Amino acid sequence: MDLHESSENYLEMIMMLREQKGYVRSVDIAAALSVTKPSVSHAMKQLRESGYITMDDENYILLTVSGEAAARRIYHRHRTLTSFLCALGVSEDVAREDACKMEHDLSEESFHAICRFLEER
Amino acid sequence: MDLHESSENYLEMIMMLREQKGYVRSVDIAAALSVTKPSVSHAMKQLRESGYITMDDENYILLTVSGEAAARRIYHRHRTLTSFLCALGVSEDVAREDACKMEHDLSEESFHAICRFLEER
DNA sequence: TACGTATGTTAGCCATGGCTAACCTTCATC
DNA sequence: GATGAAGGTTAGCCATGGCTAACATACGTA
Repeated sequence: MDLHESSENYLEMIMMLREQKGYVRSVDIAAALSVTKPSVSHAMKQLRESGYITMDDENYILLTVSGEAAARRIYHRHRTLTSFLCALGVSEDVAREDACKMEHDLSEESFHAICRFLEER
Repeated sequence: MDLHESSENYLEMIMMLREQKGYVRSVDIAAALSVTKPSVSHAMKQLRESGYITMDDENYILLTVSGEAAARRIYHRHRTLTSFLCALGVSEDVAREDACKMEHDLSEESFHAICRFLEER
């Protein structure tokens, strides 16, 4: 039941699109992540079967309680790591890209150390 | 010709083992990385065909010039990122583990920002 | 009504990078 | 000389996560 990197990315993007547009469809995810419709379709099927999302009659994508929790965790890491890199002098765009790669692997311990650094600075 | 994460890990480990033991065989890599002999054998074949390593008559593994450069780059990143996390208060073991994941993805820009932070601190 | 566009799905392919099973070679020891 | 251990390889399987091709469905418009 543990989430792989790509699943975490999809959940995060669902949350980001919900904030931006108020709703989320597969085609929006495909555009935002630069992947094809079948890739999204397949990923959504997995997330549905694992209980992280549901899709209503009109194929709008909704996060379940566990999906919401997982998405929030990754999104929080994403924003924190972006701020952190910016604080070190990295440009916004690069900081966002690198945060997107680090957010999945970093241990709780290192992530908390980075949070502390940001607070104390 | 660009290196994937696992290839970078193998090259890095070859350099680490050379430092530790003075020589490198496939079986040592397997033990150090906790993978099976066939996995190493397959990876070494790829690295050989891509010109990053050679193997002598007795199957000792040697880095070529390009292999040496790639290994040095990743190993340098590994040590720098480990120091960096330790400087933030992360324990040695966790710092090493996390450095091992970050070392492949991080952009040059972010890596340099981290180097600057370590120097100026 | 027929057609085109937007959205989603299924089927099937590919690369990466693990794994086990089986085999080969070399070498030391009984 | 037979046996077994150590090291390496090949063949073939699996999961992850992309891709294209083809199809289904809905909906608006000529």
